Amino acid sequence: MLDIKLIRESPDIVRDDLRKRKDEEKLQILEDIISDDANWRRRVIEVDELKAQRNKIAQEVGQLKKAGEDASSHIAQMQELKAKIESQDAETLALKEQISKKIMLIPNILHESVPVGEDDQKNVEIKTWGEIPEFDFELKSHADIAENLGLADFDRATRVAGAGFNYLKGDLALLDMALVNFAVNFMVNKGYTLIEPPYMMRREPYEGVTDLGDFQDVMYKIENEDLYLIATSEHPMAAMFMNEIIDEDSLPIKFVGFSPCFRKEIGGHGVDTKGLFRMHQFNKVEQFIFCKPEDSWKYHEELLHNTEEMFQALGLAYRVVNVCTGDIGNIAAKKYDIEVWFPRQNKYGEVTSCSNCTDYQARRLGIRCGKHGGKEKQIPHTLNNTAIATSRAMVAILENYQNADGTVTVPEVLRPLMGGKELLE
RNA sequence: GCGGAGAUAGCUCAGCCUGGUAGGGCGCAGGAUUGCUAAUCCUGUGUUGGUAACAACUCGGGGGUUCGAAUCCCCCUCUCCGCGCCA
Repeated sequence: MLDIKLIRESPDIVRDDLRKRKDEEKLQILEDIISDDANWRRRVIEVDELKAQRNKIAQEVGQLKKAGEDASSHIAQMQELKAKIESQDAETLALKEQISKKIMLIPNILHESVPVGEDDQKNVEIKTWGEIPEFDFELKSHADIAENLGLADFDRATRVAGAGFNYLKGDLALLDMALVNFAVNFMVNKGYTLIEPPYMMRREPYEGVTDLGDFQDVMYKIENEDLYLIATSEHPMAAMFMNEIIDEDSLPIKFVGFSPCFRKEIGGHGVDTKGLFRMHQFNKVEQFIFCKPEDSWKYHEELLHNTEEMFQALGLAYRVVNVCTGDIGNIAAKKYDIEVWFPRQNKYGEVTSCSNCTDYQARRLGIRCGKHGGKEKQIPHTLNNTAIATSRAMVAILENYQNADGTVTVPEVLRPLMGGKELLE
């Protein structure tokens, strides 16, 4: 959520940003907010005036009664005022609610380095790492490799839970856990605190951390409960300090969260629908930072660097893209995706996503920071980046490390975490 | 699930019985005074609107009673303690 004061005092900053996004609809919403807000402020002044009168009369009644005098004319006046206040108050409140709803729809202000473009085709490659592997045999898809080795059972999972779920078996389940342990150990060694968050959240904190459209398209709702399954551990980590003031001496707070992630993934189907690439449930290790506003761009690079190191250790070729205006979404001010090389699709594909949300998430959540007991408060910045989402990392490993005989070599760094196993066979 | 106790500003606690301007302490900020790692005193301390004066709002949330509700009544949420159940 943007600061209403920014919209009030510097509407052109917001307008220019929405023009960069080429978002006519949101531009119109912005103009509505500006006029609604002016309107609201006018009405607040009026109704406050009436309330001041009411409060004054109520006090006089008290004094009259204390003195044993008649207060009936005051009381009659009061009744009249009360009715007026009630109707005007209702209007003002409705207007305020409208503004709040609309302001949630206005996206974060973009960093100046975000490239302009309509969709992910216009993301800008800023770095590549590693050699793209070459193969002298016909490549199999990761789903075929896994099924042929008896390490995944998509068909039975579909029968039991529907498409988008799977049974990982044996060594592949072991690989999944090895990836989790690898990422967790790596991040803990960097000084990040491991968090196992709740896997469900209430609506109110959830509204603070995500795009409202996600309630429709992404999140699973628990029936008859005010609870949603988390789509990523980013969400419960971000909401952890909702409505709190964080002591600025404790910043930065660096977390590494681990959880399964649950997503409806409505409409998201492409090549290789079958398999692990796009699942309703997958495991993910996630990095999260709360920091002082002036430090967030430094930590944005740190988070990216952490993930790069992990993919380098796994020996997977990747590139980093600076995500463009059409693909960045509402919350982040800037976002890097790491895309790993997927040999069978013969292209890079997204495996991690590194966002600086600046104060946008924290403002919605009512998180502030300041000196302990002090008066001056700021809104901290929040950042997140995937460490490893195991489903996509497994796709990359199965396809990049596949051998002609259908076996898969285990990346060296994972072997100690799999009892020394060198080959999936 | 049952019973009890709670939720008041960054923290902590009073006020509730008996309705009439939201208080103390700690912390923090500013100031005064004395001058030496400090003490003492004064002022301020949440949100919103307003250039400001000032005003409105705020006692977990929502209703109700009342001229007037932190206070009385009803509903809900959450926390703590005990009991029950339980991996």
